[in-house]
Amino acid sequence: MTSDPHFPPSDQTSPVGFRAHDHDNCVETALAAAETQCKERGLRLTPVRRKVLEMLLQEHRAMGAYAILDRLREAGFGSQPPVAYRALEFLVKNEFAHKIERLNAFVACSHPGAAHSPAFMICRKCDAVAEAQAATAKGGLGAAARAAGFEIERTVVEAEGLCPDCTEKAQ
Amino acid sequence: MTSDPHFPPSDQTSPVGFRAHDHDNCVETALAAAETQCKERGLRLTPVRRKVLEMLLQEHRAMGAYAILDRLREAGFGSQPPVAYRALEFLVKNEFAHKIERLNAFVACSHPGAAHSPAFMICRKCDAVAEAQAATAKGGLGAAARAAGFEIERTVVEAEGLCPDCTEKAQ
DNA sequence: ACCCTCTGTGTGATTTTATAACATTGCGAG
DNA sequence: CTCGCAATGTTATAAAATCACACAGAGGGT
Repeated sequence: MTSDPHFPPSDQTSPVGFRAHDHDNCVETALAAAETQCKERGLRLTPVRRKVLEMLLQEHRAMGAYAILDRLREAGFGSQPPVAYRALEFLVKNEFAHKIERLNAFVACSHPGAAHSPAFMICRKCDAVAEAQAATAKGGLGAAARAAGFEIERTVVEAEGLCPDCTEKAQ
Repeated sequence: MTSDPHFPPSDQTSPVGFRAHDHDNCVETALAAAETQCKERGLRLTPVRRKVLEMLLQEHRAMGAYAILDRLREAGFGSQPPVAYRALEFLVKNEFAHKIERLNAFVACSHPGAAHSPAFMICRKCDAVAEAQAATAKGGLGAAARAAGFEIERTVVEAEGLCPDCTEKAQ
């Protein structure tokens, strides 16, 4: 599969996130990066884990655990939920992927390796997901937390709305 | 029930959020406010809906739909999931309550009536939840969205960590 | 008063998401 | 080699959410 129907292969250079780009390239690059990272950090990117990451990268949108599981089965891996959930747990824990709480679904990380406190933009129409950096400790939340004496350890920041493509199409 | 074990009845005046406060008073006030609001907006705060809101206010922490359902059953209401989910849907839609995506659970709104784009602080130890205003369109996310041409319609902002009480106890 | 409609409630069944528990495999350290 | 440990496979089950359909009750129009 070279081009994804949802991301017409028009402009190759695009801002991180929405709009088309060279998937094959982006998938390969990211997989290679993940492999390097794992070596460095003493992690094992086993076949199942690698396959799941590849699927998420290929898809470039949020996938549910059971969609992943279906594909794993097709690829000859174990077909019971824990297989998918365990691979996802590994990928999420090590920040090769993220869970989108709002969708109970998962996406590949767009900034592998980079310092992490991700924020997501989720298109409610086409389910595309773009990742940005969350200026987490800034804004009202950080201030409120400090005022209340709350110690933030982790943040979930997800914006739901319309991606550029769907906004255009709606007009 | 006058005081909740998790919120020792120490100081009555406290910043919005964590720490103890007069629950009975806060519940009654909020219920009355909800009733007024509903009248104004032509909404029907039916017995089930009122009961669910009361439970959420009483609890002052995130409750799962099935915990709510159990209590509804005890109170003589219908005992099948849709009963709870429908009441919650009404409360969430009209912003008398919010869903905490991270927990698949619900809390009463702390700022009923106020303009809404809530952010939450969730204690991972005692499950207490405090609500703040999310400066949603500011910070990195708003900027990233504008840059990407993404139209934000709604945001989920949830910080997970330790509340003041649990931080103290941990030391 | 009557009927009509519309919203809300009650119930059973099912789907979707996630985890528990335990057996088995296979790699690496000693 | 073999012990220990991490990863995988599988069965079963739990938890969260929705579908579909029947019924009840409020309120409006006549």
